[in-house]
Amino acid sequence: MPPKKITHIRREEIVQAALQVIGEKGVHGLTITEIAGRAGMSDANIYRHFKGKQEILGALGDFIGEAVMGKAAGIAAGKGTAMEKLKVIFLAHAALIAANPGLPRFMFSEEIHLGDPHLAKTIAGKMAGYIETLSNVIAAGIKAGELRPLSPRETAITLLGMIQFTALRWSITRGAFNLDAEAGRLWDNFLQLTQTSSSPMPAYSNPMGSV
Amino acid sequence: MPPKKITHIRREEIVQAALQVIGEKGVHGLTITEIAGRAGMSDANIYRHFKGKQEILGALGDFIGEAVMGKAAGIAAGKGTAMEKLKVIFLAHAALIAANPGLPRFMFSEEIHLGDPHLAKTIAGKMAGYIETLSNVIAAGIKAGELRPLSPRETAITLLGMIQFTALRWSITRGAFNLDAEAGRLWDNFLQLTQTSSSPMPAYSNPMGSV
DNA sequence: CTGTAATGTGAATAAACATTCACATTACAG
DNA sequence: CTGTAATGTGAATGTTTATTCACATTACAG
Repeated sequence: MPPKKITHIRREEIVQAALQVIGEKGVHGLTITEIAGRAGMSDANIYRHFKGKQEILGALGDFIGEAVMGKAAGIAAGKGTAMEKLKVIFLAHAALIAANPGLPRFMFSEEIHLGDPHLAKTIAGKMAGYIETLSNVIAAGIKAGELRPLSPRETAITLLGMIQFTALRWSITRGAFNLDAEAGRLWDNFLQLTQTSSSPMPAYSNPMGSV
Repeated sequence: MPPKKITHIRREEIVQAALQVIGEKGVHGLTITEIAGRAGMSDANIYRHFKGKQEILGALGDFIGEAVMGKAAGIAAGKGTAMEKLKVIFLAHAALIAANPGLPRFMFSEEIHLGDPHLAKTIAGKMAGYIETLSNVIAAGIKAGELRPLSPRETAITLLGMIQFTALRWSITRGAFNLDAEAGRLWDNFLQLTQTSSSPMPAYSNPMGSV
């Protein structure tokens, strides 16, 4: 009865539907029925386009890796000072998460970490690539005198940890605070941390009780 | 046939068994059968001591919160400079995770975040308390001139993010690197970040390829 | 037109799992 | 001693879920 679509299109629709479902119900709530409903097709039809649930997760991992890493790599390769690039990458990452709650859920999920060793290795690889991209920007910034002499790799991890932990708190509180604003505060403080000499210091308040 | 134990003891055994199971198979692999086997009792007997799986998770949340938070609060209230306290808290936290892989798995788990709103709120509260404990130590350190003028709350989040992100990478790579050593490197770099004036700078190498 | 490969569906199938039940056995208060 | 409440168990029960099957329908090459 319903019109047909070629599998290339269907695969994209299914992956996007899966990302949405994860954003709302988590990887745990990602059932075939849920995906099929969101993508507007029957459960059985999912299997025309994917071998099984694991393959959907694999495709989703590739998509997310590309979305996050691709954006960062593009910024890193572009124009600007090292600190400018870092800031843009940092805030863009936060914005991407704010727009796609499924993203951190997927990254944190142990169904991913433990469920499929191959997928886990893929994601770990993408993470390592991300760390290296940031490390290179930081190293360049140090050489240019924009940052004090730090360990690029550990500083990159520090930066990613800020995002990751914030995403975790944002996820567990179900979006109880503004992620972009929080990222802005963290970045401002990071600036204070890395500054090579004394510079204008913004006044800090504590706009959030806790959490 | 088997000897009996009072429920107070049984509850502890069950919670510890659950923590071990999570460390090996994740929250996803935490089944009643698995817990019962580990604790050396029948499935049905679990229900003599807990109303259900959710209650076990709740008790585990309390236990973990107490273990992590309690240790940090104790150190914070003790003797020493602010930076010394921060270092001990930081490294102790890493060591605790290294000894109990189930700990980060539990904290990251969305079965927890999304499964039981009450438990999620409890954990978010403990996290907020942890952030505040660290913030107070940092604020004291700033006042004492041990750190530069930073935002205590954002700096605390930065510190926790370092641990959290490292635990995540450690978890996804299934313990492919030495967590304590990595924590040591991150702490050294954090020292460089927060130092109020120039001080002896350790030589950095990169002992890990990536990840 | 025509047949055939791709796409689509509702109805099984089978496995995993939390929970309950009916029935022992232990510990201990009196 | 004795009975009773707490602790223990193997065997159901019912639900959720991924996956498969037999059977349409569409699109399109020839």
